[in-house]
Amino acid sequence: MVTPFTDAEGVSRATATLRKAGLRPTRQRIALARLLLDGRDRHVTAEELHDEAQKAGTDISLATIYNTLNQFTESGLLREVVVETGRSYFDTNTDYHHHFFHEDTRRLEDIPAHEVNLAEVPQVPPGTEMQRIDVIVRVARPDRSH
Amino acid sequence: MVTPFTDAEGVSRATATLRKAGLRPTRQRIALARLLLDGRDRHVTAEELHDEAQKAGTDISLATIYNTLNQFTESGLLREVVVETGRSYFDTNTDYHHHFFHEDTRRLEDIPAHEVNLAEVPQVPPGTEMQRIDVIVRVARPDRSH
DNA sequence: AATTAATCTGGAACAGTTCTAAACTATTGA
DNA sequence: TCAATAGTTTAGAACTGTTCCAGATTAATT
Repeated sequence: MVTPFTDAEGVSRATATLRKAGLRPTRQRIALARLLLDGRDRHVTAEELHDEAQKAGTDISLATIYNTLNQFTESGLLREVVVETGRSYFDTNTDYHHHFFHEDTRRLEDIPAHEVNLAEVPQVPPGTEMQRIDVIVRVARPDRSH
Repeated sequence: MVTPFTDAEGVSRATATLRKAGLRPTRQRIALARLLLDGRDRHVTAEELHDEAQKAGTDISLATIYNTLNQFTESGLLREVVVETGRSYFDTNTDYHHHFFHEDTRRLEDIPAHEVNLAEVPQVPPGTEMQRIDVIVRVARPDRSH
């Protein structure tokens, strides 16, 4: 599935991305960058990414998965989304956008940018500045238990 | 500070509230209802409430604090707000409204209802129904580190 | 008052995440 | 090309917030 050509290309692209972000391109970071930063919009947890790396044949410790997700987030390659306590989601789409959260399946889904508009953005409390706005629309399969 | 009169009144009001919610009015639940459900809009964590109960002279185990917060939430007396992984906040205001989250102090603050308007609510994914919408405006003291 | 069912409790267990200190590796520059 | 060094990775321990458990307690019912 991965041809030598795309392989080499993937590696050098990942390497360039990491360098640009000020991160030393190590074997582990390259592998994770290639899994995550390939243009697809995804939402992963640390555990999921760990499994995925495993299946892709790359042994990376869970500690490194966490370190890397945090570093990628700090350098703006990923964005963290908080929807549940006790579990972090990382979003490969760093543009301004919002989310559906499927409460029954615990999946995140992007809301197309134009589908949410805040008519008025509130004035922030004195002495503070806005960091960002998160809109989470919680959805679930209809409850048929009545 | 707590007069016998308001005391008795507080207890009977809490008892009524609990009965209405289908919860047996125990010593612990009455104490917590009186602390939380007095009309003030507050955002508490389990630990904070535990300390507060302690200071009010009521010994309640942490397990019971958690049980009670969850039961109050299930029966609609409280609402849970998720803003950080690894820590749950409970909001005594169960009306539809949104929040500022002060990232530096980790405090929640209500946004006056009329200050946020969603111009368009997105169409939910097929097969799902909306549970609720959360808008979190993350704010912080301006960063003067440059 | 006795019975029963719900509740409370301390402590163990648990999940997700971060920390630690030793081993390893990319980079630098002689 | 190779050593020096600074950054990175790792397994496992530690940590945090929360839930679970089984026995003791308490509210409701008779």
